[in-house]
Amino acid sequence: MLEIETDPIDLAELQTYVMQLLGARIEIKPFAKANSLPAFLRDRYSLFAARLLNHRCILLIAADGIDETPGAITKHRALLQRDYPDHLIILIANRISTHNRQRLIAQHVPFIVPGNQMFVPDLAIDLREHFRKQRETPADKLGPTAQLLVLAALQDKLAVWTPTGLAERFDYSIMTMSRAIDELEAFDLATAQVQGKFRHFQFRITGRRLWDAAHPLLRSPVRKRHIVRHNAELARLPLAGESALAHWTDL
DNA sequence: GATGTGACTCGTCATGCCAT
DNA sequence: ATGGCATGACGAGTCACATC
Repeated sequence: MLEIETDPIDLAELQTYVMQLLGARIEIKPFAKANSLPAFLRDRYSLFAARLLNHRCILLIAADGIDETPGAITKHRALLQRDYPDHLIILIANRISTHNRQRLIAQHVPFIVPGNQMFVPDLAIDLREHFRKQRETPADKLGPTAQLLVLAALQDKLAVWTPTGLAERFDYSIMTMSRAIDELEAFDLATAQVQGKFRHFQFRITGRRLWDAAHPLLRSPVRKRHIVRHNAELARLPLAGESALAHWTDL
């Protein structure tokens, strides 16, 4: 299946991308003759008429929730091409995987991924190996760095509240701290305010309420369990879990 | 078992924005 | 104009999982 995001295609972004790449404006308007097309095509795609560098084009945008294989798209495109032989028929998608990109190219299907890729042999080719990441929906758990901030806050060890200060405090990069704050905001645990060039964040809640809210979002630091034989080498490793608790506290 | 693919995590670089 | 901060884009390293 072709991975087409359900996010609507941003036609303005498409226009900007084409302008940057070709130095020419692409004029886009709804495809007036859409009603004369077979129903299964109208159901599957939004169609737009466009004009670019004196070429008449039909832009094919997959409808929400429609996942077609490159082979099916090739057939649909061939149907349109039969009726409109003088038009360039171009698939528009927000994202195309490497594998499907190769299949589309192999089948000579022109496509544009706004801001990222263009394969229209009659006009231009712009293929990059690195693709725009899909806008992440928040994961179901906090990342390690965000988790660190929660635990530090619970222990009153957060003396600074900016990405830069936190990066120095915990020996992470500023970028990593910035992303951790993004995560805490996404989970509604914290708010961040930009004051001048500083971004200050604070937890919405503290203490027990913060722990209760964050607890379901925490992940275990235990990745795997192995059974090992006790030996002298092992005795020099740091204690963990209940052993550490028994050693370092009165519990 | 080897290989390919994708997810995850974090670092680096470039750039835009803001304060001075 | 300059310097510092925040952030987007991209790359590296690692791991898990699927497939052959």
